Amino acid sequence: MRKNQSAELRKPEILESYYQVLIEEGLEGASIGKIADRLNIHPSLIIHYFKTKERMKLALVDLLVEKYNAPEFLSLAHIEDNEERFLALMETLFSFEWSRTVDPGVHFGFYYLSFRSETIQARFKEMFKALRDHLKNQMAYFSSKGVIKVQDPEKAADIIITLMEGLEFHSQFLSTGKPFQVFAQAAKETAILALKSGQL
Amino acid sequence: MRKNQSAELRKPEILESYYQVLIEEGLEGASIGKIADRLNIHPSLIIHYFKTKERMKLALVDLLVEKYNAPEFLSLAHIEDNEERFLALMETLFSFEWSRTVDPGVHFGFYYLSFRSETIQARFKEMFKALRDHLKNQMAYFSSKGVIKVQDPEKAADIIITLMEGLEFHSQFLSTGKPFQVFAQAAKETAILALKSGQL
DNA sequence: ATTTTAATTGAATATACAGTTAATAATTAC
DNA sequence: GTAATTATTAACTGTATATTCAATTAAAAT
Repeated sequence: MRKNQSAELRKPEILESYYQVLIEEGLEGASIGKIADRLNIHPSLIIHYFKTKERMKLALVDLLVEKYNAPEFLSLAHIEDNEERFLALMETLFSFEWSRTVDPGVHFGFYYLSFRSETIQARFKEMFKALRDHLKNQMAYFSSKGVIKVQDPEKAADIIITLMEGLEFHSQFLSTGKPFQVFAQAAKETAILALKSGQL
Repeated sequence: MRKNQSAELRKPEILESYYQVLIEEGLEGASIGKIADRLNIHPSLIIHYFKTKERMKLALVDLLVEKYNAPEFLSLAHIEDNEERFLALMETLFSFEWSRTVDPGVHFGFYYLSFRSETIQARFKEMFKALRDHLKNQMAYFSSKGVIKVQDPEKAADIIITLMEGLEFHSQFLSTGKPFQVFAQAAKETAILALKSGQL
């Protein structure tokens, strides 16, 4: 009836509701109806804004990718000492906060969808590429300063991300009550070891 | 009409069909109807055997877990030299064949479901526990023989699995056309480095 | 003040889906 | 050879789903 919100407000509102329903009910449970209920709006309104559910899904992926890619976490320029800054970077990459930028269940769900949706897969590949490129540069720099020893900065970046994502996996399937940090520490140390070993 | 198959034959047949449909159409697309079509049987027959779709899902998880846990891959007892056997084990764990025991898309799908199904999560936790325990024993042994140097065999096993699963992830989101083996090699070498470093 | 645009709802549609119940035919057990 | 069992289908139900279309109301533009 009323017209009290604008598209620029409604669309993110809907995506946020979608995200919340996804956390609670998963991909199977996240129907347009439920997303609408949570906002006390009519389901048609969601279609009005996004045309199809598929497009809304992509919009949410984009939003989450953006969230993940915004590296406010990674601005460590204030730390002058190279060794210290390197360690701070590693600390951040294997931190709980970083790993929970986006709900892991939701992230995992979209990763899963990427197996059958080229569009979604492309989004995530881009996202990881951005992270990889950033780490690649950092590793090249730290190596040039003698903090670490790598010949192939890309491979080094890949190993870091592999350990990061493996850690995510570990916390879902191998954790035995111990806090996240315990094993995160081991993963981080392995990364540092590899970076300093000269093997990469 | 006819009664030409027995339960012991039909049930695995149905699960195999479910698995194939999952590969092609994903969790959302794997309806009882499609699974039945592929076998030219009536959908009701599937319900007759499994009562509910949920139970059929669990039965498939069990089957895949079994498949993954059957370690015919890991029987390396014929290799006498410890160092050689250790390297062969590492080679196997990071091999393409091992990583494709079960279709990665399907595996990922069930991993995803485990975020909202305690039953499924329990199955996978058990599965990884079995692998971890096996690796733990192996690492303790190899360490006692001086092939590697670890004080905490469990942590060592965890790092191996973390790198293995991270590799899976890498091949889905970070690979750039290069064959699986290229980066698998780097992951494997990192694992060996960590195991021999004395850090774990 | 009037027209145009956009937010919002209501009702309706078509479809796909899991599951039920009853019937039929073949196999097994006795 | 008859009875019990079980594999199989047929017909059906109920529900949840995304999406459409038309109507209404408020705001923006003129």
